[in-house]
Amino acid sequence: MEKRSKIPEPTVARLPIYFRCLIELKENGVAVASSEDMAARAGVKASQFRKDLSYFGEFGIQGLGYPVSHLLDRISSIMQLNKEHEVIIAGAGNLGSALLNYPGFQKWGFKITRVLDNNPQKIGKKLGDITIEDIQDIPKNLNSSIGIIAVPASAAQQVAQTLIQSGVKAILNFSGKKISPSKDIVVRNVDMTHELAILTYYLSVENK
Amino acid sequence: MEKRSKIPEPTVARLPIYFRCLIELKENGVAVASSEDMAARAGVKASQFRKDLSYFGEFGIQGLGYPVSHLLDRISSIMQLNKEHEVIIAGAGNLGSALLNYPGFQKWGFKITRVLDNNPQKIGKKLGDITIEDIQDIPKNLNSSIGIIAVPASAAQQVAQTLIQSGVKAILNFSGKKISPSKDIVVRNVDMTHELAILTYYLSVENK
DNA sequence: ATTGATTTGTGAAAAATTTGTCAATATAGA
DNA sequence: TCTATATTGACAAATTTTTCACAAATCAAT
Ligand SMILES: NC(=O)c1ccc[n+]([C@@H]2O[C@H](COP(=O)([O-])OP(=O)(O)OC[C@H]3O[C@@H](n4cnc5c(N)ncnc54)[C@H](O)[C@@H]3O)[C@@H](O)[C@H]2O)c1
Ligand SMILES: NC(=O)c1ccc[n+]([C@@H]2O[C@H](COP(=O)([O-])OP(=O)(O)OC[C@H]3O[C@@H](n4cnc5c(N)ncnc54)[C@H](O)[C@@H]3O)[C@@H](O)[C@H]2O)c1
Repeated sequence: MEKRSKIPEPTVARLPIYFRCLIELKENGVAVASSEDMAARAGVKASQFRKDLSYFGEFGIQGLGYPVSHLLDRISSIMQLNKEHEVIIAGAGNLGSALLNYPGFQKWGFKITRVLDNNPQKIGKKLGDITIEDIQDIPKNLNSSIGIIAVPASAAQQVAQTLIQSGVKAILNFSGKKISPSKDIVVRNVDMTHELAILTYYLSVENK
Repeated sequence: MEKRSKIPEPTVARLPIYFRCLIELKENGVAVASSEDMAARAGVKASQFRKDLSYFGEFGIQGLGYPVSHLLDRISSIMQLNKEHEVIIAGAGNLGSALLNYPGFQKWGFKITRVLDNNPQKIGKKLGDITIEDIQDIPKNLNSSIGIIAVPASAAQQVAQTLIQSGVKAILNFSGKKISPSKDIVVRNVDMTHELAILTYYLSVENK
C-alpha cells in the first residue's frame, strides 16, 4: 500500500503517540509488543492501532506482535522523524523563549536555528546560543521548512507571509488568529485558550 | 433541545473558534452575521456552523442571520465563559512561567491563582504577583477546578494525582505523558512536539 | 509434522460526522 | 397588505472514521 495522501487525519495525529510509546518500550528493553499492548499504552483500541498501521504497510508478525525497534524505525521514517528539521521561531516573547529552551524538540530532531522579532530592544540579544534577529532582515529561501508563530495575534498573518517568503513550508501557529491558507503550506493551530474553554465546557456537562 | 452530553466533540472544539469570531465581530460593531459570514471567518462550512449551533438551540433569525451580541452571550454561557475560573499551574519552569504571564487567559475569565513547584530554589520566589508554592503543602479542597500540568513527563502522573486531591476537576496536560484516567476528571493533552511531527508528516506528503 | 495458542491484517458493519437541500419564516420595500 | 429576497433549522444523504470479527499466518511444543 503506497498511497500517501488520503490517510485519515486522525490516523496521522495518532502516529506521534505510537512513536512515543515505542520509544518507551525500546528504552525498557521490550523487543516485541502486541497491538493490544500498544493500544493500551496509547489509549486506543487494538483494532484501531492495527488499522492505522495498515494504511502504511504490514509491520507485524502474526501470532507474535510488532518488533518494537523495527516498527519504531518505520514510523520514524513515515513521519520524517529520522531526519533533522530546522525550525524558525517568530516571536522572542514568553512563549517563543519557552519553546527555544525546550530540549524535547531536539530529541525528536527539531533544531531551532533562528529566532526572529521586530522589537529593537530584543534584536541582537542572545537567548541561549541563538541571537535574536530582526524579522525584516531575514533572507529569502532559507532551508528551514518549519516556522513557529509566537507573535501577537495582530501580527500573525503578516509574520506568516514573511516566514513563507523565507521558504517555510509548514507553520505551527500559537497566535489564536487564523492564518489565511496559502498554496502548499501546511498550518497547524495550537490554541491553549481554546483548550481551557473546552475543559470548562466539559466540566459543566460532567456536573449534569 | 436540552441534551447536554453526546454533543460531538468536534462540535465542542469549534465553539471557542466561533466565540473568538463573535468577539471580533462585536468589536467591529457588527450587529448581525449570517451563518455564511460566520463560517467564512471560522474556516468551516455554513451548514456545519448551523448544525453545531442546532445542538444547543435556535439562535438565529430566518432571513436575517444571527444577532452577534446575543449569540456571543449564549455561547459564553454554554462554554461557561461567563464565569471566572481559577486555575492552578503545576511547574514553574519555562512553560509554566510563559502561561502565567499570558494576559490572554484573563480575558477569557481564566485566573491563575497558584503556581506550584517542588524545587526548593523556586519555592517562595515571586513570579509577577504570585509566590511559587511548595506542591507538597497544597491544601485539599481548593476551589480551583482547573489545573495545568507543566512539569516534566516523569512527574506528570504524580502531579495529576496531587492536583486531583486538591480538588481539581479538569486538567490541561502539556507533559506529553498520558495521565491515567480518573473518574469525573476531564483531561486534555497538548503536545507541541506531536504538532511538529504532524507537520513534517504532511510536508513529506505534499512533496508527493 | 501436527496441534494448539496467539495475534495480525483486512473486509465489512457500525457509528460518527459533515455536507447538501429545501420548506418555513422573517424582513424590507412597494 | 402583499411580494421578493435572504437565511435559518432540520432532515436526509454522503462521507469519514471506528469497531468488529475472522481467515491466515506464525511460533512453540510435542
Ligand atoms: N504565553 C503563553 O502562555 C500563551 C498562551 C496562549 C497563547 N499564546 C499566544 O502566543 C503568542 C505569543 O505569546 P507570548 O506570551 O510569547 O507573547 P509576548 O508578548 O511575550 O511575545 C511576543 C513577541 O513577538 C514580538 N513581535 C510582535 N510583533 C512582531 C512582528 N510583527 N514580528 C516579529 N516579532 C513580533 C514581540 O516583540 C514579542 O517579543 C501570542 O499570539 C499569544 O496569544 C501565548
Ligand atoms: N517549554 C516548552 O516549550 C515545552 C514544549 C513542549 C512540551 N513541554 C512540556 O511541558 C512541561 C514543562 O516544560 P518546561 O519547559 O516548562 O520544563 P522546565 O524544566 O522548565 O520546568 C519544569 C518545572 O517543573 C518543576 N517540577 C519538577 N518536578 C516537579 C514535581 N514533582 N512537582 C512540582 N513541580 C515539579 C521543576 O522544578 C521545574 O520548575 C514538560 O513536560 C515538557 O515536556 C514544554
